[in-house]
Amino acid sequence: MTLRIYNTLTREKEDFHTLEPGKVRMYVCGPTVYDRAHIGHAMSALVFDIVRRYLEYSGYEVRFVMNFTDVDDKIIDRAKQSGADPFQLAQGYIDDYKRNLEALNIKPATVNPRATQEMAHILEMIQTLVDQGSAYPVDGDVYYRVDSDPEYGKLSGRRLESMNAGARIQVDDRKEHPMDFALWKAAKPGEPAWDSPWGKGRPGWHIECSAMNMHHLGEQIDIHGGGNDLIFPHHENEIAQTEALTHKPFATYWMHNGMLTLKSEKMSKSLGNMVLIDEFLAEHPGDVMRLLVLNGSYRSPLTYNDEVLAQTEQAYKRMLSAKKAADPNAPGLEPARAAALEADAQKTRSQFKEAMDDDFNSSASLAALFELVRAINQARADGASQAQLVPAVQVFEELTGVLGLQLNEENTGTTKADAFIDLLVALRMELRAQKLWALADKVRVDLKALGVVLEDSKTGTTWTWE
RNA sequence: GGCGACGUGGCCAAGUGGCAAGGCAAGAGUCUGCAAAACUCUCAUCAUGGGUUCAAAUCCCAUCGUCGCCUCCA
Repeated sequence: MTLRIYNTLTREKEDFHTLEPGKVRMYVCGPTVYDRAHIGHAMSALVFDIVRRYLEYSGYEVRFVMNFTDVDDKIIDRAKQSGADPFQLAQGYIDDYKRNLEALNIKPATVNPRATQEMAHILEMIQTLVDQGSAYPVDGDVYYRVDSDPEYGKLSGRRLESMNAGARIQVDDRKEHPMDFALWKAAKPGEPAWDSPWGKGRPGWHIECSAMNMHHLGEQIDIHGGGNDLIFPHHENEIAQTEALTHKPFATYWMHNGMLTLKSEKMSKSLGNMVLIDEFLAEHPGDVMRLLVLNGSYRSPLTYNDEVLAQTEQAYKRMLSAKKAADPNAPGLEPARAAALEADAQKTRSQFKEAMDDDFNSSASLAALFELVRAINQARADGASQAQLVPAVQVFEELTGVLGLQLNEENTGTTKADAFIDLLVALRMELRAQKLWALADKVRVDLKALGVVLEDSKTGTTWTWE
């Protein structure tokens, strides 16, 4: 079965074909770095990390570019307020963002270009657009001339006439058409500025992505991704600018993730209903955020609230249960039964691929994995030896790895408390041997209050940090 | 006003023409001194109203409702 991807441009799932055999050129719009990142950013980053990982698992070599917008009105405003240098401010948030991505186990991009480091490319593109009549300068600004583009609006399905009628845009008399957008903005005194043929200024928001694409990936790319709030105007404008220059289709597939919603509202900086990535990670493993994303469809809104979070925590613990070791004294399974477990694992792999090939249906792929969890736990409960579990567990780890899940037990690293906890557990064993149940239970309850969970079994007691 | 998405069990959520995945919660049971974990079993006719079809959650129409974009936004 071949991979199929839903393409915003055509509003259909299409078979995936790359421009160059075996190689994928992929660009995802990164953040404007004027503040710390919230879990809506995490969702987007996780979605495209999963796409990228699955493409790599499917045998593609992926060149993955994610930019940082590091010069923009908001950054400048923010810097003014705090008296900081805008470049240092942006750098600080870029460092924060990268740290967040790493904590979420998101693979680093092949390249992280930044608007301020691409100025020559940006200016060159604008100049060409002006020269060929696709853009015009006014008072130090340069605007893209939407009327020069008969296809303008093809991504978002908008028509210039209807948008013109909408009239919720502030009309700037200097613009030929209300929807003309800035490629270059003249600088006000004291703002960061670069020299240009039209005077000192800085690039508009959309042109930097076009320039970075062209520079790092070429005239045409396979996948362009981002949040669905970027479809219009950002991606629409990227297409307009780039295709005006190349006269070729820019990205073959446009992929857009849905918004994370809190109380049925989009989480965003302007609404102020944010949960920062750092805040989330202070309370939960990164895997929980990833599972939250995997549980739904990347194109739909993602429901976020305390209840869903608690459910995902539980689902996460269930995933971990598949990796528990067999009882060392287990009698072992009949060979036929052990073979059946391996067959289940192989079946899971094919179900997993089938699901992911269908526009990255992570929810269905998780369902297949949870069925494997049950099969493994069943086999263990029925007395499988560790050697008999291993083949199935390896498939489980392979596939959860493709999704970027780490599933590390919390207590992998040893702490100074370990020896003391071990001592208490050993003492409790003696209490139990003497049937001093009340005392044994008190040890368990009190340790639980300290975050240590004891589990008794026939062969002994294991403990984990909660 | 324009464009778009969506409405599936208590909650989250797949499925887009042929007996409704999966997770959480809940109930019953196995195991266990108890607990936890694990395992077993139980738990939906798919917003509403029409229509097409041998057959619809799945296609068409209408209604109601929710959300996103149209201004910066992942």
